[in-house]
Order: sequence, then C-alpha cells, then structure tokens
Amino acid sequence: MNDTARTLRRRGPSRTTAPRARVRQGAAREATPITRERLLDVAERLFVQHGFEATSLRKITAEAGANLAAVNYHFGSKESLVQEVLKRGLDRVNQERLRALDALEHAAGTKPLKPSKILEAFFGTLLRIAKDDPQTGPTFLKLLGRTMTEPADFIRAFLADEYHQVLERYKTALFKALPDVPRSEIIWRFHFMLGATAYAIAGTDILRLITGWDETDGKSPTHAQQHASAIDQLTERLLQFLIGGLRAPLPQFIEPSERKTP
Amino acid sequence: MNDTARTLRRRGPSRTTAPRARVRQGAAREATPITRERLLDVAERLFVQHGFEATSLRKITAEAGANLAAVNYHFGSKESLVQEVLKRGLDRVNQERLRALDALEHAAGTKPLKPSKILEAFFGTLLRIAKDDPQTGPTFLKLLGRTMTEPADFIRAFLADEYHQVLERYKTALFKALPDVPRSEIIWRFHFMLGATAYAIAGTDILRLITGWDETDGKSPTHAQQHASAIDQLTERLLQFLIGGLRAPLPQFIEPSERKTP
DNA sequence: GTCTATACACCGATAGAC
DNA sequence: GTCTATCGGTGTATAGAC
Repeated sequence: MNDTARTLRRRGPSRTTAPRARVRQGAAREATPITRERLLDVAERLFVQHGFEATSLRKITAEAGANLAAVNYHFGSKESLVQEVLKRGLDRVNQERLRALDALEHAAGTKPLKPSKILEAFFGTLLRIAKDDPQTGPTFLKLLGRTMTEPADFIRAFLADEYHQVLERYKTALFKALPDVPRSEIIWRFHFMLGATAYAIAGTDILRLITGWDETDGKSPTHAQQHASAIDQLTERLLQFLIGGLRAPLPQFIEPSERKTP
Repeated sequence: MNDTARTLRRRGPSRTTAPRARVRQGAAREATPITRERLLDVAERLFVQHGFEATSLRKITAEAGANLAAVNYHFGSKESLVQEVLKRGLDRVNQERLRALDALEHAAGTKPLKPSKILEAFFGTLLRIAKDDPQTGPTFLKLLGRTMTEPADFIRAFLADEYHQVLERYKTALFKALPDVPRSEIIWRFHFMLGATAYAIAGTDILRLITGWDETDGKSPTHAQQHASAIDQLTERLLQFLIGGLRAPLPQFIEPSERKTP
C-alpha cells in the first residue's frame, strides 16, 4: 500500500531500559501513572467505544494529557499500540484457559477428557471472565470479539501468534478425546467454533440488546445481575451449539488421509 | 466521533436522471463502459485485494482513469460506493437463496422441510456461486466474508437491511421444520451459524491455503478444478457442522417463555 | 530518557470553474 | 460530467528542549 518503506519499524524505548525505570524514590509518586500506562488505559477505552480505525492518536493523546508524539515514542506506531492493548487482556484469558485445561487433565489422569469439558474450558473461560467483572468485562469482551473478526492483516497475524500455544494444547486434548475423528476434521471444526463464538460476541451488540445494559458504569446491582444472567445464558446456548457441531457425523467423502493429485 | 454532522448524505445524480441517460446513439459505444461502471469494477477488485479501509479513492480513480471527484459525484461518498459494490454481489446470492427456498417449499407442499435442506439452500447456495465462477467467485466470497465481520456500523446496518427479507423467509421455514424448538433458540443458532460461516470464509485466506490458488486470474484448468473441489469439501464440512449445531440438545435452563423480572 | 513542537504525505469530501 | 483546488483530518518522523 504505502510505497514508502512499510518495513516493520520497532522503535520506542529499547524495552529493557524501558520508561518507568527512572521513577520511584518515594512511594507518593505511585498515584500518578506513567504516560505509557495512561495511554494504554485511554486507548483501550476508546478502542472499545469506537473501534480501532475510528480512534485517532490525537484523541487518545489529548485525553491522556500527552503529546501526539508520545504514542510513537512509547509504542513505535499505532499498530503496536493496538497490539499492546490486546495483549494485556488476551494474556489473561489465555493463561486462564491453560490453567483450566491443566486442572481438567490433572483430574482425569491419563484418560481422555470429555469433549464438552474441553470446550467449556476454552469458550466458557472467556465468557466467565466477562461475567466476573461486570465493570470492565463486557467492554473487553466486545473489543476481543471485534478483534477476532478484524480484517487487518497485522491483527490477524498477531492473534495467530498470541493464540498459538493455547490452541496447540487444546487441539491435542481434542485429538485425544476424539480418537476416531480425523485430525484435520477437528481442526476445521475448531475453526468453525471460533467463528461462531466471535460472531456471537461481536454481533450487533448482543449484550446491550438483551440486557438493556449500556456503557455507563454498572453501579446498579440490577444491571450487573442482568448482565451476569445474560452471559450465563449465552454461554449455555453457545456451548450446546458448539458441542453439537463438534460431535456431528463426519462428512461423506471419507478422508482419513488427504487425497493428493500427482 | 465526527461532530461535524455525520448525517446521511445521499447525493450524486438524482438516479432517475442518472448518468448513462445521455449516451447511446450508435451501438458502437457499447464496448466502452461508462465511468460509473468502471469505478465499480475497479473498486470491487481493490476492495477484495486490500480491504475497504486500505483502498483509497485516489487509487480507485487513478486505476479507473477517472478523476478523484468522480466517486463523490457518482456515489456521493466512499461509504455509498462500498455499499453499491456489495449490493451487486449480494443481491445475486440472496435472490438465488430465495429461489432455492421456493423450489424446496414447492416440492414439499405443505409439509415442513428437512432442516438440512434448508441449511443447504442458505449456506450451500453461497458457496456454490463461488464455485461456479472460479474467475470472480472466490474474490467475491472473500469480500463478503470480510464484510460480514466488518465492525463499521454503516456496513452492519446495510447488511442487516439487505438480509432482512431473506432471513425472515428462512427463519420461518426453520420454525416450521423444528416446531419443538423454541423460536428464540432457533434465532440464536442461526446467528451462530452465520458466524461460523463468515469465519470459515474470511479466515486466513482459506481458499488459497488449500488450493494454492492465488489472485492471478485462474486460467489454468488445474487451478479451477482444485478450487471447485476445495469449495465442495468446505461446503460439506461446514454443513455437517452447522446441522450438528442446529440439532444439538437444548440448553438446560428450559425457556419456552422468556422470564421477566418485575 | 522523556516529552514537545512541528513538518510531512496521505486521506475523504466539496465548492466552483469549465 | 468532469476537473482543479483546497479544506480539515489522519498516522508518522524528527529535531531539539528539558
């Protein structure tokens, strides 16, 4: 696109000697977060509200009380800022997913897991995080839903990278749980399940549609309660659907080994 | 976002006195498509290759041999151009979907249809169109896949509007086919199915991944053949998955009537 | 090391001349 | 219908202040 060298610049502070190194003599400084953190917080909020494209660096920096160039200094580019914001939330989800799978496997010993348990650990964990913290939960869920369906290549690449470890673990568990199903078929179905989930989350502001929930902070227990209940129902509905799809009869054209044309 | 009146402008030629009205004395003019059509063709190709955001009006007009202002004259805005491009392809798919459903219902008389037949008519039709025309098919499929997951509000609204008629017909058919399943549950599952499909189509350039297909026009019969075969397999896999999900056991929390809090 | 000011190339939109 | 000129917006780059 941009003919002007779109090479991956990786700039900003060298990361080992990152900002925030200077600070901290007295603990009183604690309350004033460093510019970098403020940028991340403001960016996350604005990304959730308006999407990546519609959120300009000028709006972010203005609201964070920083200079326009601060983003480029701390993160190198808008792309990198987006990735950093995503990473903060996604890491939590994926760590929890690994923990959940660990627990399942530990409890089962060497026996294969029930597919429904595996799906619950993967997809249920995501929605449970959104439920536990009605304050920031739904916004991040919405952001993640949008992200998973983002067409921008650099985001897709980032997500693939970020998910790689978790997906490998879960795929392996599913292979073991469904030894009669060709592995390629399991991978396809996992792909389909991700799509259904992303769409369910991102689609037409589902949460607000159902619960009447809106962005204003949910101090009202009624709101929080409705929200939790809506997430619960969505989770159950979605999991039932996913399990049904995962356990569907295999396609006709057989296929344990890929056919090749010489 | 933009405080400056983001009201829907609907401009361009008044449509009844549209461009192309003047033309046509001799039939020899036929071969030189009007600017408007050239813009649509170039835009579609570039949108497919690079996405909506990354394709600038300057690139489109330059490649179409038109002036920058031509887009705004003929379509009123970039948004409207995007919608027009989508409409051209989507109309064909949805018309075919209605035709397929008509045929099914005519053949069945007053009896309810098999759910698998309904899904085949809806989702199979889409993929079959992509298969029949290996030249433009896969590009449009990719564009549509991207579009269905586009976060931009005006695109979501446009899609909802464009799909409304078709979805109503298919939902009604599914209600009749599955009288024991609560209607709300069917709607949810339809939603999930759309997500799985969109993701399957848009995700990581599936077609190229499988077939080795690339953007360069597929004159080679080998390519076209591989492409058709890949679409066939994707269709079968996807439909099996979707049917499994649609027919999955209902969630536990019962639910024929929505519970309300007083 | 942090942050500011400023310049740059590009974007979509539009008023007005031809 | 078409084209030029221009406007306010965008992300990015960099020189230099502290």
